[in-house]
Amino acid sequence: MDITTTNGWSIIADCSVVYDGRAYSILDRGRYLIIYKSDNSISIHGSDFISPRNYLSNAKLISSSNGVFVFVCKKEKIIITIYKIESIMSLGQLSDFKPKMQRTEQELVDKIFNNWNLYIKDSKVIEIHKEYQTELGPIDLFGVADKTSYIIEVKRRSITVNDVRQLMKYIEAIQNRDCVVIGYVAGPKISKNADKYLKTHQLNFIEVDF
Amino acid sequence: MDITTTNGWSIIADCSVVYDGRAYSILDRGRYLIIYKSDNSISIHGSDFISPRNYLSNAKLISSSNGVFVFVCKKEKIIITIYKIESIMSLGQLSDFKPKMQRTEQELVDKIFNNWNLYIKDSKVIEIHKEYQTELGPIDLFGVADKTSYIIEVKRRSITVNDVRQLMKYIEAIQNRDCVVIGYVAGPKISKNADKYLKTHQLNFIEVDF
DNA sequence: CGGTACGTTGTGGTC
DNA sequence: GACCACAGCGTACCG
Repeated sequence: MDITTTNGWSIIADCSVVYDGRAYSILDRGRYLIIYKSDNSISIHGSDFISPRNYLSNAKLISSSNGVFVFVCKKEKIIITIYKIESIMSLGQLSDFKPKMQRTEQELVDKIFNNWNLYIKDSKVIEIHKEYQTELGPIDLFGVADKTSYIIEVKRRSITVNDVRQLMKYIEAIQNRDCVVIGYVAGPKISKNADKYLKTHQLNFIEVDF
Repeated sequence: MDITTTNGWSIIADCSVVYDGRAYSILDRGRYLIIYKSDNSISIHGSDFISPRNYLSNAKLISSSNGVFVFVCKKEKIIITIYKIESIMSLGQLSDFKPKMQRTEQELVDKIFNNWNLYIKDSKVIEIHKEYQTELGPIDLFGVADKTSYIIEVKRRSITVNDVRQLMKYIEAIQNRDCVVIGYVAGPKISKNADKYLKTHQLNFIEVDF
């Protein structure tokens, strides 16, 4: 099998890697698992971690001589110097199915959307928007009542201080309108620091879970 | 070779995957590349992408019967139903070297630290701190002068609106002190929106590159 | 194409 | 273990 022509492969090789692009890195010579998929993504794996040591999407092999393989994508480059290929496996055609996810942020958004009065008491909203566009980005849930607006930032995981700041950004984006703005972060739980930060800014937490 | 006992392996298999943990997902039956490293991390790869379809760190194989393999880590679980193993490869001992990175945020921080007066004119700082701790998190660079403080948030990539917000958070954290606070984001460039947002909040951009 | 936000973010560091 | 922030974040989506 020739890795310069085969459509998708995986090898174990004694090699070293240089990456040059958004950053620059050198991976010392060693024994790595290299995967080159049929979408031209390449990744170099070491003994541990889910994440590869080095990687490149849309990586076109532009040269290979004396064991030096050069892959490029736009302004990025990976140079693999292969001293020895120990084993080799053709990948053939792998499936392109993607996992069907549940417990996403979208589910929590829908849950609040469909049960608004359960989460926001006495709000008398006229309309509720999902992904309401502002100059500073989209608001997950935006409820409009007479002279009052409700902004909800939803997270599928525990709320952090940064999430509260994301909420504050959206509040800022619609603050110049002639209405009272009430801000909420919603999620399964909230970190201690975020909760403290929330309270100092008179914002609110909605507990919502799957 | 027996994948229930071997220390690290990679297979191509006709299989389906269920993940249950922080979220829940189903990956339809198909042909996938599965990697089980010697650190017990497992990842299931499809035809494309750097990122795996499913994955789990510290995944202990707790049962395998009738082709159903169950891996668990704390409250997370991956169940792989294998209908057929098409090829199999022992990984042996891969290297644990990590890429030595250059062009990191740290480099830019040091560059400003060592050439402070080049980037902040007429500041007359008495002391400069790196990773200065506040209640709301660590400030990349914190310069102290008489009655004036300088806060710099550094990024290795283009500055975004979020980065500006991160800066604002730190300003808030030290705002109650008896001094003027001047805020900066520093990076190779800044997005249009971030620049606009910066200006409306009277903050500043420092161009710093590798 | 840039800009923004989600993600089972992963991973490292600090408290 | 909780929490925080970086990362070549990757990836999707919307302008």
